[in-house]
Amino acid sequence: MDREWSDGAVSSPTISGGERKAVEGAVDGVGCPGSPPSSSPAAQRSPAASSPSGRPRRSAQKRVVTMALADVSGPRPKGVGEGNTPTDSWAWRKYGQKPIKGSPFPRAYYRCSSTKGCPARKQVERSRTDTDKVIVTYSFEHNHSATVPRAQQNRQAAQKPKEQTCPAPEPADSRETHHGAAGVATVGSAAIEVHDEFRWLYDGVSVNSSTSPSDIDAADEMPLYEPMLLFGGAVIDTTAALLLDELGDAVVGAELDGERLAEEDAMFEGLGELPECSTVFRRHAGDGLASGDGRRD
DNA sequence: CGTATTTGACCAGCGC
DNA sequence: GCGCTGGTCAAATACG
Repeated sequence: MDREWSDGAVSSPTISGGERKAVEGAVDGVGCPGSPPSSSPAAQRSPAASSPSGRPRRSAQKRVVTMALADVSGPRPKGVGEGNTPTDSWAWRKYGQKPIKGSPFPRAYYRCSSTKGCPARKQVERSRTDTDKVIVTYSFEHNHSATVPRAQQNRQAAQKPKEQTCPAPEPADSRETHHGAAGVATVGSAAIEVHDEFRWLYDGVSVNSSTSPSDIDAADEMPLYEPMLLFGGAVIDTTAALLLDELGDAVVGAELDGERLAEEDAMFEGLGELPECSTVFRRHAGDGLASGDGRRD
């Protein structure tokens, strides 16, 4: 559990020692979708699982991005529940969701459905410390161009008209490309995709995507996001977080209405107490807060 | 009818 | 060596 973050290194301003084993194989190779951790005995049942990396599990390279929930906020398309379909340049398919020990919020797992075999994956989790923020962990790079999914994007748009209409067609990976990952992706901003996936985080929140998208769109030009988008894997340090916080805060105040807040509030109440340790992202520091058995159900 | 999402179970990795 | 948690897969259900 915490190991995740330990690896993700959201906390560590510098990936350096943050990623430990997870980064071991990722470190600067952050963008090496094709080079998964060699450690994959992967005796999984389906060969399909071996696609990304046989089974990267905790030893996969990850890039953690912290974003303001507001930025990622998006109207819920259908009432299927927490279903969310990230709509960035790539199509993301949710393949799982699990409650994380120590965190009141569940973590959603997404895979790139733009193209078959795309190892790109990402995890979306709401920050325990800052409920206004969401943590997106990207694993592996897309092995295809963002253009492909665009077609699918249309599909999604058609299916979920309510969706935010982020005009900004840039996938976060575009930055990832910087890592030299697959060297494919071209456009994209984590922010964009993010805000779709967080629908489940909001769960029942109606927000005007106007603001978020705008910010996100602007984010593209905003050096403000650059750090986190460029992040190599954990550079989303406090600085970025702070900026996001402010930004997100502003946005939140603008679009978040009482309903949403109330909902979130209720959610927290229902969940009980949150470890509330601002150290959550401080990897090791969070050791204690992990004690809570917030796991499964 | 097709696709996406949701939920549960299983497997593997890591820590103690 | 055992236990715990995270991650992924598979099946079922819902919606478009």
